[in-house]
Amino acid sequence: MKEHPTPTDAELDILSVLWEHGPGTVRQIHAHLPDDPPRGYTTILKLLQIMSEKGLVRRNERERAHVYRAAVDADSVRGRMVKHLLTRAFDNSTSKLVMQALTSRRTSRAEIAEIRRLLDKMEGSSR
Amino acid sequence: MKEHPTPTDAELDILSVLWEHGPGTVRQIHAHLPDDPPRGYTTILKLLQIMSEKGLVRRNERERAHVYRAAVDADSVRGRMVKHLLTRAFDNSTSKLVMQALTSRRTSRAEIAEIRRLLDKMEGSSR
DNA sequence: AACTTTCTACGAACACCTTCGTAGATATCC
DNA sequence: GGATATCTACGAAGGTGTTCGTAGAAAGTT
Repeated sequence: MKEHPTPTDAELDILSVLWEHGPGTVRQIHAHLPDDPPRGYTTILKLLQIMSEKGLVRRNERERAHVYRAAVDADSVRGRMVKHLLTRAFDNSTSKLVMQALTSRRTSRAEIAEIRRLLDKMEGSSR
Repeated sequence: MKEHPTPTDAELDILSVLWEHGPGTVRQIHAHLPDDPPRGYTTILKLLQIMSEKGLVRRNERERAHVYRAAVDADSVRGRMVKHLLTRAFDNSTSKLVMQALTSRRTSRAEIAEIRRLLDKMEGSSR
């Protein structure tokens, strides 16, 4: 699970379903997608075919209704997306991005504490 | 500086120049853009025209060579991009995003300290 | 067996982004 | 003044992403 392109918007929607619900047929995946925006069955089929070629999903053709599963894990994709944003808009400064994230939306005390723990761990290990 | 679409990749390149160097003509902006990828003069002109329509930049037509300036500020755009990433890939969890950002790329001690200060300030004010 | 449903494959349409060539206006230079 | 340079406007092309209709194969129904 390493070399793969960054998924597009529609592709990410599908991956999210696979990450949450595990492998499934086109019909199952289509059913789990949000109703908004409405998307036809064949739209999802087509997307999955494309994603297969890109290596974002793999499929098992044993059954008539092929079963698709994610070929990339969520963290890897999220990491890529963060890195992309970092280079495109934050001059590769992690702290700038973190600041922006923390200030742009209310963060609960629990979340703050969680982040603090991570910072402690990072400083501890790099010491 | 509020309602505006998220800039595309090429548009963000141009905005970055405007944010860093201030207003300028097409020629000046074109000169400040990175050489890679190479982009023709009229490409930038066209982009600026489109960005004008979208409200991302404003232009002064006093001189023959129109002068463009950013109509959106960097923080606002960055905030939007972060929010977009947050909703698309992080289930609106700021802490998840922050974790991902902190672990996906080495963060210097100075940056960590800076983030810590921000956390202190946030907790202090929300207390 | 005929009909209906469910599936894949494929092509085409549409929208958006990016690129640049060309045309025509305006300024500058010799 | 005529050639050259610089500017804007515009159209069109090429790429990518997304959508869905249609066709044809396979399974299920009566």
